[in-house]
Amino acid sequence: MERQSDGTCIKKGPWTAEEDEILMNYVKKYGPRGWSSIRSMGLLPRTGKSCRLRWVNKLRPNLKTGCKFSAEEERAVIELQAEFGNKWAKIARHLPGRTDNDVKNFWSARRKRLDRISQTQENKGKDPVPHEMPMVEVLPANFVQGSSSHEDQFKRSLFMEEFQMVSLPDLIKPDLLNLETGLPVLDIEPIRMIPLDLPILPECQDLALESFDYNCVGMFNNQSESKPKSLTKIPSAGSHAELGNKENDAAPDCFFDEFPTDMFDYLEPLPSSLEW
DNA sequence: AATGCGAACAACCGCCTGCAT
DNA sequence: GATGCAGGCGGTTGTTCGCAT
Repeated sequence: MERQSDGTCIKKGPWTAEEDEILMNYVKKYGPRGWSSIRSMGLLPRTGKSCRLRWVNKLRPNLKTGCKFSAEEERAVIELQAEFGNKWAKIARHLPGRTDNDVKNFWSARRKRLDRISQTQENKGKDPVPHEMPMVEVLPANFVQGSSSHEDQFKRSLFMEEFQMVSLPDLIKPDLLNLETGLPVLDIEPIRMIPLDLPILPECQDLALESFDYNCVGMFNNQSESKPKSLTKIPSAGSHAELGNKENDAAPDCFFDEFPTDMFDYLEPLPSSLEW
């Protein structure tokens, strides 16, 4: 408890279940506003700011608490950060169930990771770019998935033609690791990565490539068997507003765990599809 | 089992903005 | 227009947890 000049006390630190309940009841009754009156009414010895923050970050309905960022959410954050900068609240508005605090924490964790990688590489006096990065396939942004209309099939066939194999080191610019200026700025045309040799998702069966050039993937993870067993696909990031609204996200958390954790960190902005 | 370390999360602080007076 | 206040936001710090050694 911290005593104020007016004699009242302000409580700081972790919230208790009882406090949460009181706050929830207040919001139910009065709505998420007038935070300062919570204290003036004697309901809680917390500042209005603290109450608001607790509501926004923990008590608000439909929050994805305790749930790691999906691959799609990670991508969206990276794209939106490139577009808006550190406007976490703005970015969070595109990610249903995520708060600005979530996004901020995610980003700073990512940044620390990058810092450490950079530091490690500098200490080793090596090229900061890892040489054994897996090859990924970069798909055009206008790819339409999950529909079987003639138009969509046509678009899909176009997409297959545009489909490119790109090795990650080819996408890397040395200055992307310049941590002085922050993180790599991804000029994001939404892109999709298809890691090879991962379990294929049922909804993606029809995306398997019949004419796939398996010779292209021999270097992938130095695996002896270069032919991919399957293809896995991350759903389109085209509409960020839809993120997280799907019941079964096609990119479960465990899926992303299969990736090198810093995979996105090494991506260079792609030329627009017009230049392909 | 103890310890160290990194990641994730929770909460606070200070600044800024918008609005009412 | 000046002032005060509430709320919003970004940065930062503290705490907890899980994992490796």
